[in-house]
Amino acid sequence: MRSQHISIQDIALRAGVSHSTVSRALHNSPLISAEVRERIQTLAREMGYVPNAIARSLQNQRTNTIGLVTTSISDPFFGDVVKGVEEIAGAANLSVVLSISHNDPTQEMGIIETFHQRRVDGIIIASSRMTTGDMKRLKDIRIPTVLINSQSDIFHDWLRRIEVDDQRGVQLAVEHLLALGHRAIGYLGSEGRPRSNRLRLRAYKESITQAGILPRDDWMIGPPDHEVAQEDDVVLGKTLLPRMLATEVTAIICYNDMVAVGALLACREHGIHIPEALSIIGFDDIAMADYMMPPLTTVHQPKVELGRIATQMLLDLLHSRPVENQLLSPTLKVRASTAAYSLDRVPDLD
Amino acid sequence: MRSQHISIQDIALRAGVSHSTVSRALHNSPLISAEVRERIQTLAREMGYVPNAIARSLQNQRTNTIGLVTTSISDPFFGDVVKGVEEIAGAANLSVVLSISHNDPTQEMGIIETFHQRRVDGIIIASSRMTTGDMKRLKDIRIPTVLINSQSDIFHDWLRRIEVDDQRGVQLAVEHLLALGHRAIGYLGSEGRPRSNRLRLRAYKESITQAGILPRDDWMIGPPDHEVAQEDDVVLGKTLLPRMLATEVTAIICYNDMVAVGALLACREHGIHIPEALSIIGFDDIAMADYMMPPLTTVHQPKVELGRIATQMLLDLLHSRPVENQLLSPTLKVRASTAAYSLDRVPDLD
DNA sequence: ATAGTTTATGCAAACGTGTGCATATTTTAT
DNA sequence: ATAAAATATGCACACGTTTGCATAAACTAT
Repeated sequence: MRSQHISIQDIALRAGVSHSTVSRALHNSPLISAEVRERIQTLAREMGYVPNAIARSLQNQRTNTIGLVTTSISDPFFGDVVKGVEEIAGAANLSVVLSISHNDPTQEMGIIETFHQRRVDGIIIASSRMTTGDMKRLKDIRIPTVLINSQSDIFHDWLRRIEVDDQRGVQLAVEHLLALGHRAIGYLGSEGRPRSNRLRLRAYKESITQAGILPRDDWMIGPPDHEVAQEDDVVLGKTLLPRMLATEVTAIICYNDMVAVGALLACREHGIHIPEALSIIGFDDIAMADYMMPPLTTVHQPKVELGRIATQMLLDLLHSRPVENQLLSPTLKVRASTAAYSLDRVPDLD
Repeated sequence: MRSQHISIQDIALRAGVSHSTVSRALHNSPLISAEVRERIQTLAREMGYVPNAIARSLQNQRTNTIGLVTTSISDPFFGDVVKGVEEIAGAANLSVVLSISHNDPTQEMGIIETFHQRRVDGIIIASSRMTTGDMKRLKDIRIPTVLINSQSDIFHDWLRRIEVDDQRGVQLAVEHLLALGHRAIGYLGSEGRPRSNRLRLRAYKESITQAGILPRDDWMIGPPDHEVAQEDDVVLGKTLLPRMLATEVTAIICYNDMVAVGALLACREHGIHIPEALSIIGFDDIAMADYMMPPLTTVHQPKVELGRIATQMLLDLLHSRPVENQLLSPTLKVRASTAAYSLDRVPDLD
């Protein structure tokens, strides 16, 4: 019976009315008599009518769709962000179309163009790496957009941002280590997200300096100069740790948990006991951090919340309510990868 | 200048031609003279024309969109699957709309209905828990669909499936443990994915029996009877491990890596050394498995590949090419959470 | 009874594209 | 020079909705 798709026109024919009447009846319009409305609604059900969202979108100039751009989906950080987005979007009856930029600005922009063609109602971009030119283009496109932890330093009044306070996070980490008695503290950076890395590095230097310590240059280690797009922060941490060991740091702040995990693995290989011989502190507080041995002390980012609020901001934009940029505060999650500094901390190689 | 959206009609007006001509010119139709085509294309560029995918979809009866249903997105397993889907879909110029079912059949069906309204070209469902009734509905809907690791036992010729061979995976695990000298082997199950859990449990029993060992009832432990939708496999493993310890098993096969991680954490708390006192083996081979202490021996599922092939199957369906169901073979990844059985394995509680 | 009001329905345009068919123009062949 | 063929363009409909406006029918008030 149900050959293919039933349209309101088909229903109209069978009901002996015009398709306008069917449309109104299905929308419970008060213009339609109760009797006719009832008849049409049951008829629609019987015929297996399913409204065509595409046709609706064309007419209403709204797709009830938001675009979500992410640099990666295997990264657990973004998994949580996506979860928060999906949660709020779903509750608002918005579909989420997801695309991965692989941390490449060109791909990112390509995705935006696709979203534009699809006429999504709004866009959320996580860890955007757009250039100034891209920004201009995005402005022309005129789609409400929210940036999560944007990696661009340029602020625009027509672009909403939500981010976690990188500076505050590192401050918390440094304070924690200082309180434990550490004086030689290193920073192990990444490059995939240049802005937050830069902010964290700067906060690191400032906090250390403020404590009366002069941060040595070799305490700050970034990825190798050859601009290799390191796929995996874990291998980065693992690779870079030996260089860190060459300095005399007693504690390391890592750009994020994945880097910290890599560092931890390297320590395991080198027989360095954490936290007795070296304190390690991460950033993000991904689920894995709690499962590591030892469990990772880390700066907690409210990841799901980040996605939720970003989506709520977008919803507000769509309803043209006033929206403020947000700066979320991280918190310190003390676990077991940090410990008090002690003098007899010669790594015991077993 | 660029007030809002430019349509081919607007271009037509400015070019002094009909919109049909514009449409054809933009599609490089041979019907249009080279001269006019060139003129219109540059004009379109100048005016900032962006084709309206919605209008196109309505006309072409194709949305170039596929729907992807997942039970969870924070679970790293699905992160990888999504990655594979996104990769192939993106390459084929298909957008992916992602929705989360939270492992709830009702929500899953709701998502399908939304996809139907949106007229997606195809659907991929991971770990589907559809009932027979849902299946009938899905059949009526007539959208090409591929199931990844479906949790339903019902096969249909109009539904394509791709799954990893659960039985083979468990066989590999059991053989490995037997070769290490273990005779008392336990199975720690989950319930979120009932079918694969059942298949794995059955394969466990068969493999053990075939080795001349009678699997004791208390070697097989599942989640508590009260039908609680356990959110987190890790806490499940952590909670259930003590019951396992009460039996005399020397090795445990876990439903998946998350459960194994939970078990590992519990062992840590109870001072049980892995693998000396107890061998633990997981399933999935998520990235985390390699970072654990000790690194987890596990049955590797080709997760990204699962997503890739599923999407390729869907593409083939969309081009009405013949498509066969797929059964992928898992492999064993031996790491350090399993070791030979030795008699002096009294757990040393430090 | 008539004018005015309310109620229920249909008409037609619009959203932006794609395309079969008719037609106007140019080119080729005789 | 004329007919036939090839080339380039426009018309009009289709895809499936929503909605302003016109209108027909029924009801109310004097």
